Amino acid sequence: MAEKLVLIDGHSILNRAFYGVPDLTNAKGLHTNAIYGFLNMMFKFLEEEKPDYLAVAFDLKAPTFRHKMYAAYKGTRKPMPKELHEQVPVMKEILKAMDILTMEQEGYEADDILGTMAKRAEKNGIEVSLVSGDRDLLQIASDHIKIRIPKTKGAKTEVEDYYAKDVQEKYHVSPLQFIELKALMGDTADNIPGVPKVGEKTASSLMETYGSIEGIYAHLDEISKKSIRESLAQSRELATLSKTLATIDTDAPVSYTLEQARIGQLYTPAAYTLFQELEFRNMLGRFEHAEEKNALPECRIITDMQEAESLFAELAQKQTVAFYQAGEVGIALCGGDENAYFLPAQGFMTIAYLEGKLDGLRESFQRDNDAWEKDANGQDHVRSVRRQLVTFDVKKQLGAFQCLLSGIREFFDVKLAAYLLNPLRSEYQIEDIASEYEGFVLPEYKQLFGKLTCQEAFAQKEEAFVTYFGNIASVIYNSFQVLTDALQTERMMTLYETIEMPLTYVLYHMEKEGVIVRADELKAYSDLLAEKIEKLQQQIYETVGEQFNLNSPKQLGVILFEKLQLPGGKKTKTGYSTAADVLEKLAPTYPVVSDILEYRALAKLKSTYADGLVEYIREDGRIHTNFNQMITATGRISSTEPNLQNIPMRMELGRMIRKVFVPKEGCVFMDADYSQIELRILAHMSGDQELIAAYRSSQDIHRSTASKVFHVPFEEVTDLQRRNAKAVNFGIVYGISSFGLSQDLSISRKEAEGYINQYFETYPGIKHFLDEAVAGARQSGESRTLYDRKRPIPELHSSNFMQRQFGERVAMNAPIQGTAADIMKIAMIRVFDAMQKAKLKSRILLQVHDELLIEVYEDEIDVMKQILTEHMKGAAQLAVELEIDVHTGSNWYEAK
DNA sequence: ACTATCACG
DNA sequence: ACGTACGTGATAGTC
Repeated sequence: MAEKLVLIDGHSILNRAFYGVPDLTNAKGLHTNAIYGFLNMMFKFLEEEKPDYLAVAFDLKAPTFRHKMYAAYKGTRKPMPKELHEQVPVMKEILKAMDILTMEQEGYEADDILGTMAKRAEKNGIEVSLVSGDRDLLQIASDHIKIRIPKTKGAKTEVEDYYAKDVQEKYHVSPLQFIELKALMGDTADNIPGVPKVGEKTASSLMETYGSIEGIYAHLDEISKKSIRESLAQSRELATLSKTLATIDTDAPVSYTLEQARIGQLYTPAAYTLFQELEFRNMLGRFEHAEEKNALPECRIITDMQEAESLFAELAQKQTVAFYQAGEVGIALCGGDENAYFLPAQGFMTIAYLEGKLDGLRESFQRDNDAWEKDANGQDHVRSVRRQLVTFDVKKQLGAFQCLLSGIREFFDVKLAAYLLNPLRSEYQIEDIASEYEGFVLPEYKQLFGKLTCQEAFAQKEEAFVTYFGNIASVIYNSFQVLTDALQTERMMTLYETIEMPLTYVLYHMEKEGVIVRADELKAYSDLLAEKIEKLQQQIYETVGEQFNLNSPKQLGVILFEKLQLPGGKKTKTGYSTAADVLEKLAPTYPVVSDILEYRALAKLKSTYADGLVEYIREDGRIHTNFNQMITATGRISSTEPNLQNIPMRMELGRMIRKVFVPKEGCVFMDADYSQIELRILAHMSGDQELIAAYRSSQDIHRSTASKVFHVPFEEVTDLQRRNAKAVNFGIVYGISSFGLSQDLSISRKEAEGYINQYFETYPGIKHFLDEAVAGARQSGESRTLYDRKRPIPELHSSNFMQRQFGERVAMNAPIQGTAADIMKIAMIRVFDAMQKAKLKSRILLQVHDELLIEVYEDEIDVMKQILTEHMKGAAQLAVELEIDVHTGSNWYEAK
C-alpha cells in the first residue's frame, strides 16, 4: 500500500479552532482553546489516516511577497487577537516536543510550502491529505492529493474532502481553473481584490463558459450583462494581479524533505509535560498506552445465567467496577481494560436478579472498605485501596436501582466529578467525558439509534446496542482513575466525598417525596387572574385606541414610543426596551403604563405559576421537581420542571400562590432560612473587624452599615438611609460597581461612587478582601470557596474590557455565593442524617438556596426545630454566628 | 433557536 | 468611548 502524508495548514487550523472551541485557559491564565482544538483535529486525522508522514506549515510573521503586492494596493490583514497570538509559539513548542516537522520559510507562505510538499510527495507515489480551513488549497487537489476542510458544526467537527473530481463536481471547474475562479470573485479574507461586481455566481458561470480568464477576455464582447462587461474591461489588470495573488507556488525552493516529516515518537516525555501544563488532562491518556489506545475493549453480551454468576464472582475480585443501566433493557458492566459486558434483563435474568447481584457486589465492597477504614484510622492512603462501584449520574440510576440507596461511600459518580472539576460546562454527557478525559470518541446514541427507545434499539440492532453500552461502561471505568487523580491534585476530593456525593442522596429523597399542590385552588387563582387580566387588557386597548398583542415587547414598544410618542425610547439591539425599570419611570406620568405593568405582573403569575404548575401535579397530588446538582458555576443547586425556587414572594398578590403548597394530613410546614448568610460569610472571609463586631453585637446590620457610612447615630438612621445601605451590602456581594448601584437606587453614578467609597472606608478589611479575591483569581485563573470548590474565570484575561470587568465581579461574588451554597449543602446532609437517626417520619421537601422547607408531623415539631437549629447553625464555624429563622404554618405562605 | 422579560435567592 | 450589578429557569414572541 502506498505511504501516506498528512499536511496541516497551521495558522488556518489554529484560527478555525480558536473561533470554534469555547474559551479555555490554564492555571497561569494562558489561553489554550486554539491549541486544544488543533490537537483534537490532528489526533482525529492521525487516527483516521494512520499516516507515515506528518508536517505542519506556518506563515512567517513578516508579510510575504504576495501579500506585499496587495498590501500596497489596499491595507493589510486584521491582526489576530492577542488570545490567539499567544497560543502560536506554544503550539509550535508542542509540535517540536512531539517531533512533528514544522515548516516555515522566509518569502513563502504556508500555502506555497504545502503545495510544493504535496506535489513532491505525489510524484513519489505518496497519498497526500492536506488539512486546511482555507478553500485556496483546492487548486492543489488531484487524484492523489485530498484537500480536507474541517467545519465546526456546533460541538462536532465535520470534514469536507476534495479530490480533483470533487472540486469539479462542486464548483464545475478543475482545480487549476479554481485559481481563476477565485481571482475573479476575490476573497477579502485572503486579500485578493477580484473583479468588482463579479461574485460567486457570475464568476463560476463565466468560467464554465470560457474556461479561463484569458478566454473571457478573448470573448469579452459576447458577455451580455453590460455592467459586468464594463467592469471586466476596466479591471483587466486587477484580474491578472488577482490571479497572481491566488496562485499557489507548487515548485518553491522549499528546504524541507519528506524524510524529515516521518512520524516518530509522538508521545514523548517532553510533550507529556507540556500537556500537563496546558491542563489537557483528557489527552494525557494517549501517553500511557499509545499503541493500544485506539481500540476500546471488546463488548460481550451475557444471556446465560451461569455465565452471569461467574462474571459477578469475577467482578467481586476487582477493586473497581463500572456499571451503567440501559433503560429497562439491562445493565452494562466493566471491571477492567480487557472486557466490557452487557447483561440484558430477560428470561430468568430479571431486573430484580441483576439488581440483587449488583447489591451483592456493593455489600462485599462495603465490608472491605469498612475493614480498611478501621485499619487505617482515618489516614489518607485509604482512598487508594477503597473499592468502588463507578457509574454515571447516580441520582438518575437510583431511580431504577433502589437497592443502591443503602450504600453511599461505595459509589463514585464520574459525571459529578466532571462537574466539580469544571463547573462552567453547559452539559456533561458521557461522550464529552470520554473525549475530554479519555481521548475516546464515542458515537452518540442519537447517531446510532436515532429516536428509538432502548427496547426498540436492543431489539433491532442488538450488536450495536451492546457495543454502545459496553463502551459506556468501559469509559466510566477508565475515566474513574483520571477523575479521582484530578480531584486529588485539585484538592477537591473532600468536597466531593463529604459534600457533593452525600448530597446526591438527599436530593434524590427530596425529589421522590415531592410537595402537595392543591390543583383546585390553583384553578380558582387562575380564574381570578383571568378576570383581572381581561379588564386591564380592555382598559389598555381603549386608552391606546388600538388592539395589539400586549405580550409582544416589539409591538408594545412601537405603541408606546412611536404611536404615543412617550419619551425615552431605544435601548436594545432589536428595538425599544419595555422592561419594567424603563416603564416604571414612565408610570407616574402615564397611567396606561402602570396598567401595562400590572398586566405584565398578572400575566406572568397566570402563565408561569397558576397555569404552569398544574401541569406538573402528578397522580399523587404532588409536584416532584428536579434538583439539579451539576448546573451552576458557583455550586448552588437549581430546580427545574418546574422551578420551585422562584415561587413569588416579594409582592403580596404573587405570594398568595404559596397558599396552594400544603403539607399532608397530620403535618405542618416548617420553613427555616439563614439570615444574611452571604454577608456573614463576607465578614468571616474578609476578617473585617468592624463588620464582625457589628454582627457580634447582633445589631440590625443594614442599619448599622447606614449609621457608619452616613455618619449618623444608630437610632437616627432614616428608612431611606437603611434602604440605601442595604443596597450597598447587596452590591458588595455581587461584585460592586458604581453603575450597578446607581441603577438599583436610581441615583447618579457619582453618588453611588460616594457611597461605595464611604463603605470601603468604614470596612477596610472588605476592600482588602475584594481586591485580593480579584488579584488571586487573576493569578490562578480561578476562585475558590472555603471548601475548595473552584470556579474558573477565563474572562479575567480577556482582551475585551467588558469581559474583564465581568471577570472581576465574578471573582468577588463566586467565593461568597459558593461558600453559602457549600454551607447549605452541609446543613442539608446533617439535617437529613439527624432525621434518619431519630427515625423521624418528617421529610425535607424543598431547598431555596438559603431556605429549607420541611413537612413535619405534629408530634415531631419540637425535635425537628431542634435538629434544624443545631445543624443549620452548626454547619460551619465562622467568625460570626450563623443565624436562622424558623417558622411553621399550614401552608408555605404561612410558614415563611 | 434566539431574545426579552420577569420570578426567586 | 464603551455599557455592566451575582446566580438561576419558564414563558411568549419572533426569526
